[in-house]
Amino acid sequence: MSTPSAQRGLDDEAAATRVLDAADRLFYERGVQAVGMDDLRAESGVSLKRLYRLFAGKESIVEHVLERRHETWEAWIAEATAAGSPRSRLLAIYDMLARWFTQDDFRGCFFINSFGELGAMSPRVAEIVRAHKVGFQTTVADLVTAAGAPSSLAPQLAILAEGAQTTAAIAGDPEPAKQARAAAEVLIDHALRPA
Amino acid sequence: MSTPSAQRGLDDEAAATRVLDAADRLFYERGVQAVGMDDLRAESGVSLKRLYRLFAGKESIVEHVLERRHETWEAWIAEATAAGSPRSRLLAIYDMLARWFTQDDFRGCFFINSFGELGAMSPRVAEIVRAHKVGFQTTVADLVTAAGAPSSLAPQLAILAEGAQTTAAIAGDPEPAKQARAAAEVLIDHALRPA
DNA sequence: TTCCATGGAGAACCTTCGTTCTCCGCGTAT
DNA sequence: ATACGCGGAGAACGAAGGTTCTCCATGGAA
Repeated sequence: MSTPSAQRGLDDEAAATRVLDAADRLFYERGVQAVGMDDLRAESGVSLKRLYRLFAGKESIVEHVLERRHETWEAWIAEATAAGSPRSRLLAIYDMLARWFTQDDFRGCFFINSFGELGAMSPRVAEIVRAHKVGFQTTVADLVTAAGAPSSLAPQLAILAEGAQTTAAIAGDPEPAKQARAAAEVLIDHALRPA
Repeated sequence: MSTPSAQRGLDDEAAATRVLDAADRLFYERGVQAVGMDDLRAESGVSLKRLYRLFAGKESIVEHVLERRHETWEAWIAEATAAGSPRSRLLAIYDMLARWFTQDDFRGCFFINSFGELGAMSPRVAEIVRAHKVGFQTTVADLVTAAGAPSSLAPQLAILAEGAQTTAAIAGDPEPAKQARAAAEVLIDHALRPA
């Protein structure tokens, strides 16, 4: 009925990966709307025809890129918070941010950028971004609970992380990661101080 | 030589204001690229011809809107921090944010949104946004100095304000203003504690 | 070798958008 | 009243972009 699809399927998967790699890079670097489908074709080496066979359209590519970034982010968080006391695992989040901010292609949080650019017109994008941020807040809340601190600490630490990302992106300076970490230390220690 | 320009000039100024009011509303609500010049014409009631006599082009309108927003923001800050002790004037910033976040048209910080959407492709926009944020950080730094706290406190408080804005925008929830305020209180009091 | 299906290159299509131009009505000065 | 010129409505224009289509080369099967 259909093509053997063993080799075909593998090729398609590899092509889709190349498209998403290219889209991730270009969308993050220039903004989504500044990147055309032809830019994606040129950067990925995947023909337009195949591109449209693999994805329903540009919007679908945007959603896939966001979902992939979400998984990458979760892996970063998991790796950063893998070991140590709850307190040090919370602080490790800011160390992870510090490393990220010094990458020369750092342009802020892709989710925040996409939300600003597309969130108002694309409910789907807004929803993915929202879910991503909820996930992060949940992770932080779990660590805060593990540390034995009151749950009101969690949103404060999350706000510090968000603020560090936008501040570092706009200023083009990685310092906010360290400043946020220092603030987080004070907040955590204050929260752990016996009432 | 030229037209009397008394009545003419006034009309142009009023028309320009109406254009910028409309642009501010629509750009903030939908994002800059989602708004066409014809939308601006329809919303402002100013004809395309006049619009292009008043402004060099869309990019110029974007820049004017950003500059106007910057002035509005500075006025908000000045009003919020007009009276009280340095400590309470710092905290008043988060109270101002709390009021802003509850407005039903709240969609986050226009500067952060614009930076994410256009910053990569428009150096002019990036520069205006950067200058705006530098201005805010300077204001906070002055208040921190007046409070007698170490200058390292200032970026921490600014990061909390930035994070509250993006978190509130994405979650669609005004709570982050209060959470940031609570965190700011802890940080300020910690910084003022005698070494 | 010959036929056919597959997929790539890139032209074509259609819409949108920024910008400019044309045409017309109206108010004014003489 | 009439000629003039400003300004508005909206058509026109050119570029860009998302999507689809045409044509051709290639490679495997009979």
